[in-house]
Amino acid sequence: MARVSAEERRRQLVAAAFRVIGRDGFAGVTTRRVCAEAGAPLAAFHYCFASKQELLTELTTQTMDALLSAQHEMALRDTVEATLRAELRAYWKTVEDDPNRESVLMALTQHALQDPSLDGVAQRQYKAYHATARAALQRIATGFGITWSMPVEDVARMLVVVTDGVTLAWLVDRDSAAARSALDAFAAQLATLAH
Amino acid sequence: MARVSAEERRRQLVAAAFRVIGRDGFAGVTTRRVCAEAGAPLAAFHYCFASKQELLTELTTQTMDALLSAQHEMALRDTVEATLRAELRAYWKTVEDDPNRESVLMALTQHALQDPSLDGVAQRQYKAYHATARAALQRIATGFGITWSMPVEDVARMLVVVTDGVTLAWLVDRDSAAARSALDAFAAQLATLAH
DNA sequence: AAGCGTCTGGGACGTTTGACCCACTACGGA
DNA sequence: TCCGTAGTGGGTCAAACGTCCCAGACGCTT
Repeated sequence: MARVSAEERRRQLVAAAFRVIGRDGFAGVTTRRVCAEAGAPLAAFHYCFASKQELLTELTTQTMDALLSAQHEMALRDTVEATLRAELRAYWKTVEDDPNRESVLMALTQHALQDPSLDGVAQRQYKAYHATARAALQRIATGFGITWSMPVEDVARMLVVVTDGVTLAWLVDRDSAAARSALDAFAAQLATLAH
Repeated sequence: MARVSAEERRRQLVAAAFRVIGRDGFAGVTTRRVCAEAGAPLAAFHYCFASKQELLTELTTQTMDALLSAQHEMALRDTVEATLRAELRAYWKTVEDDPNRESVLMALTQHALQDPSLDGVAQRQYKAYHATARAALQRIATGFGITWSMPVEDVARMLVVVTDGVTLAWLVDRDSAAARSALDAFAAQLATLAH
């Protein structure tokens, strides 16, 4: 078997765990299965990670970092509505590009809510979501010289609610057309909050 | 220990499993823990259920039946917006009355998406959600003599997206005030779809 | 009061899990 | 070319798991 650096092994194991979660769910993540998926010897696991928990934590932070660094430059369109719609469609593109990631993220949130050793992870995750949404809304406000008719935190929460809700529904019924039209409709609705 | 009929034991074990899921998550459901929670001897488990899977299936169907039979009578208010707001607030009351149930329902959905032996369960769950929302919207339409500016299925989906999204966010940050104001805001927004 | 089917109590089984250990080997810097 | 470190291989461990078993205790019927 090829010898691989510990750092590279960590990456391989995290990537393998990600795939396992997508396939078998969070409960299916065992040290043996992850190692098999990664093509790594079982001993590599506790050589690279102090515990399974550490792998899970690393996976969470990596996934969230990837999520946040995937922030694209938001282009202002002709109108607030067009910009919001473009924003939501851009989000949706990331979902369709890698449906598995959302599946894992949802499982991650669910699991973080239940596992005391991951306490605060889900909270940080949503704080990041809200902060991202707030930043986007503020850029829209200054770009178009408008103000939101509600506190920007509240509009941000609505934005997150919409993306989350649409994603969750889609994970169940996989109706992409319905998801897209729902996002467009919400874009039009939220745009009416701009004055 | 009190002697209990097998039928009553089944009920006790299902109820106990429900509590365990709320506390420890789906992965925390073990035969021993459920029996301990129910105050039942371990032997009662396989005396009442052929397998753990049978308990899980029974729990799922029972929970969904309870959900659907809990449909309340919708009262029409002065305006479409007031009615929608009252509807959403009524939903929210059920969440705050028993936060654990939503926690379990969310875990159930998540688990049903991953466990092949529960295939179709999540889909049925969401079909029921959408049907309920559609029925409510149609009653509003006839009651106020209005039509929705989008297909009622699409508005129904938006309604489900909103309740789901708000609930999910609340399960994470437990910010009841934010949840309520988001629901009110969405009620106002969705009311603008009535013509 | 006797008999019988229902339920309990405690133990036991084989498997899987996370974690650990240590002799061994490959690789890269001296 | 040698040597020390980094990584491997295979095995072991205790705990927890689902499932099963069976002697015995209970309570209803007759």
